[in-house]
Amino acid sequence: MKHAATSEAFPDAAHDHAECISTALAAAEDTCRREGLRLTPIRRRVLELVWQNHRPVGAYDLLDQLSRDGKRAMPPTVYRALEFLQGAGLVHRIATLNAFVGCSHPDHAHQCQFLICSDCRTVVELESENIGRSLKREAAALGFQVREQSVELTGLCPECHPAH
Amino acid sequence: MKHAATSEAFPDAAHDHAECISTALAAAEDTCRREGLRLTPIRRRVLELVWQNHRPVGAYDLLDQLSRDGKRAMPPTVYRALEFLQGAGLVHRIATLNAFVGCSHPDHAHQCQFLICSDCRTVVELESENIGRSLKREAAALGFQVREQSVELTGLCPECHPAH
DNA sequence: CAGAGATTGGTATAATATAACAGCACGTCA
DNA sequence: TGACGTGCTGTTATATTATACCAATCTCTG
Repeated sequence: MKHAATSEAFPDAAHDHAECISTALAAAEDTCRREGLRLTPIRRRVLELVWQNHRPVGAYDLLDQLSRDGKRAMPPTVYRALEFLQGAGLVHRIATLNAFVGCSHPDHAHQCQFLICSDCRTVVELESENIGRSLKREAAALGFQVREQSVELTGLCPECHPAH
Repeated sequence: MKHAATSEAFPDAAHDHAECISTALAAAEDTCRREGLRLTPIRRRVLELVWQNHRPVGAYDLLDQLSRDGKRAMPPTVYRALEFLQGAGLVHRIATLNAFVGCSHPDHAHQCQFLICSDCRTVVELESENIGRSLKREAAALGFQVREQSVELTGLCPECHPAH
């Protein structure tokens, strides 16, 4: 049994992958149309693969998966696609894992924080204004002007920790 | 002219390097003696180099600097030393830079946050209980139990931003 | 259609990190 | 004393992640 609070943030293992992939892709199409960005076939495919994995996935894993489509892909292909997707706010890079995840809130610009389960590797994207503000405030107190934040919390998700 | 608040956190370019290195090394000796850890010559030397740079420094830069001592060092040598130093809380790894900095508060265990100037590459280590608590609280609200935090804020330090 | 700019393909290589095994130093315990 | 265990170092090799660079192609716009 799980709290109501967790059921939204941490996806059920049995949730409908196919649907969340197609939702993400549809959202991406929208975003790109709105912003005048080109979601080309490769970029779309990479985004699809990122969501298919539904956990942080390395560039070279994506590369392997891309290559299974038929034609062998090279590293720059996937890195370029990822760079575009990050720029468009459709994908985030997890620095502590050298890996990428689909953005859960692609519809608007935001600074976010990640909860990374070290057991099942699930990642949840938090979007706490509160944390963002605290960080900026503490930095500003030292005269530091924040441009980017990378906040990655590693630990155990509700499904994986002993209390469960 | 600079605020009082910044003078402690962000080291003056003209501050006495030699002293801050020797202070750090003395603190490291203490810590290791207290914890029963062995600060061997290599480990001590790597720590010294980290402090000499006094900004985040890559493992391969350290390797080059080590090699200038006479005998050519190999990657595992420096990575092992860094691993030890991290374990001992004497050095932190900056995930967004794949680089290492000396820990400013090696005398006690702590979770910390980094302010990274994208212009001059200076890094300041914040140790905000406040932020640590907020992060844990927000995570706990989703049933997530935090074990490690990586908080890295990139932006402009007081010396480098336009307002200065 | 011509030209500019964006996108892709491909080669090569850079930069970061670890696996695996051999040898040595040092303490300890029979 | 000496045999063993443990931890540290040396060394080779390789894995993993990421980018520089140039050529070819596509797409949009005027």
